[in-house]
Amino acid sequence: MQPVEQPRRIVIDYSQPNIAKQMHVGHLRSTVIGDVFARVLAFEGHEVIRQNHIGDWGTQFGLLIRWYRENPLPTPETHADVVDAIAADYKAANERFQTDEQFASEARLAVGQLQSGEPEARRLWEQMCAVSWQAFTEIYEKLDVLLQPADVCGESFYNDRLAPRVAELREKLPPREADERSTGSWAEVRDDRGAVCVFMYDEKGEPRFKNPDGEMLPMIIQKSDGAYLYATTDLAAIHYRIHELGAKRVIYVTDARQKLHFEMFFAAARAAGWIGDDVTVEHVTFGSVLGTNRKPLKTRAGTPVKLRDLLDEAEKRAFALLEERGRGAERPGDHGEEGAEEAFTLEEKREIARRVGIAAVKYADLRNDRNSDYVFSWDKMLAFQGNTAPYMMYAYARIRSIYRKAAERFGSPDVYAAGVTIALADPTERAVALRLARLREAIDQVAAELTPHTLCTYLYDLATEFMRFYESCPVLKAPDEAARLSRMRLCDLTARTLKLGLGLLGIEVIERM
RNA sequence: GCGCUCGUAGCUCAGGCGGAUAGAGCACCGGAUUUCUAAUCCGGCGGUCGCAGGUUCGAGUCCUGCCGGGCGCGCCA
Repeated sequence: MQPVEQPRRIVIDYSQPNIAKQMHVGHLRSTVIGDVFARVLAFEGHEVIRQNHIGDWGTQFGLLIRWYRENPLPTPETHADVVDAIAADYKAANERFQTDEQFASEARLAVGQLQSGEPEARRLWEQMCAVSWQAFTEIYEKLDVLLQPADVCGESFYNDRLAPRVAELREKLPPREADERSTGSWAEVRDDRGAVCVFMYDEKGEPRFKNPDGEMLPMIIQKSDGAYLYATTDLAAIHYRIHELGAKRVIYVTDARQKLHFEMFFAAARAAGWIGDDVTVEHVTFGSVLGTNRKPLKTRAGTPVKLRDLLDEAEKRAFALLEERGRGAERPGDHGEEGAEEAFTLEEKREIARRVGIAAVKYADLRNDRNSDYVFSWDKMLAFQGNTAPYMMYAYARIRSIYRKAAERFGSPDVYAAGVTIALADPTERAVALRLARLREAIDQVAAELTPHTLCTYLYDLATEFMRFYESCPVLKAPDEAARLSRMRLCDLTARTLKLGLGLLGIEVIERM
């Protein structure tokens, strides 16, 4: 496939876990969806820069640093789940913060020490980051996403870029007199109730954002105590990405609840002239993962579901399904002289379960319009019918099975002859061929509209149409050699399309299942 | 209150920048296996596309209003 004619440098901000906190299903969506964009846009020939904007900065670290000055920092040797241990310590530290005035003031002091680079504070912070990052890495590897340590560019990175940006905004967006307020939408920076605020107006000169009382809602970029907020960090980040990384397209993958925040800081950045005419910025939103009770997914205890536990269970359930089916396949009647394939070894079964389980979770997250909430259901995502990962992986595995048998029977190392003319005699053959021809269209749509589910739909349609073809047109026992070669070619193209398409969704196919 | 988002078959969802009889999966009923993996396939059942107006030759799709659900709205992220 040809790369796009005009490659752009594209920054994709996704995943964004928080140091000292567990990754949960909320991070799953951002990670899985953002990864698709990274793969699809890179495939189309763009220069993709992944940015993992991790939460590694802020007042909560003051608490933890103060705490670990007199308590041991959890390590992998002492705790099975280090992140859990730190989170528990945070809770304890927070309780003490509420009751112990001296502890509280020392915690506040520690925030400043961290920012100014005091060695001890810095060391404790780095250790917390290191163990948290290790936990994230394990999940990324399990999930098979592209994110690497080098993609991390968290909140702390922007620490010394915050003050300059606030100063720049003050300079570029000075308060206006009443008679200067006529032309177009505009913004101004001024202090309000002790905080530094950006006030934004629309084309009619009306406040662009309002609070519940109908009053103007500014965006606070520096608190009355002088501290900065996430709005400030996001402003610094967008400036960095456009002006230092040279991004022409910036894509943020976060949940839909942050939409107002994004509208505000995009508007402010635009007013300041930071987003040029040749640059597009997009906030890619997504809905929540719900439990069967239609409320955001939680454990029975009411805590968020840990991503690690969720992925472990996916593998476990996939393995159980494989075992279930494995018993059926070992029926005495299933022997067969040449056709029957060997049973799976335990190791193979584990590998299949791993891939199917993870694929099922990822695919379930991608298959629906990303803006809608979806109900998390093991039964549905692991089902072999319908728009699921196992169904499509099975379609692929069936084709590969044909390939192996063909190689066996016809003794050719390459049974897919490239130059073969494809004859579309049967309606099912025609349907498959027509669908194959629309691959580029499907990929382009994801690149343009950032909708992974449209690629899912395409692949599901292809798999469905292939299954029909498979049922009604014998390949190895085709009426003549020309038909056989034609059908082999159709199989090959379908397999390669499924592998490519699923690969762009971050899903690995398997040869047998 | 304002804003965003959603409302399509009993359930879960596609389709939505206008185009012909609105499509899948599940569930339910009935079929297909001496033949390439039945983890599959085929058939049947099932929808006034939330409601009401409007634009149009033509509206599930665009506009307005209303109803219902979810989310958000100054010093958290």
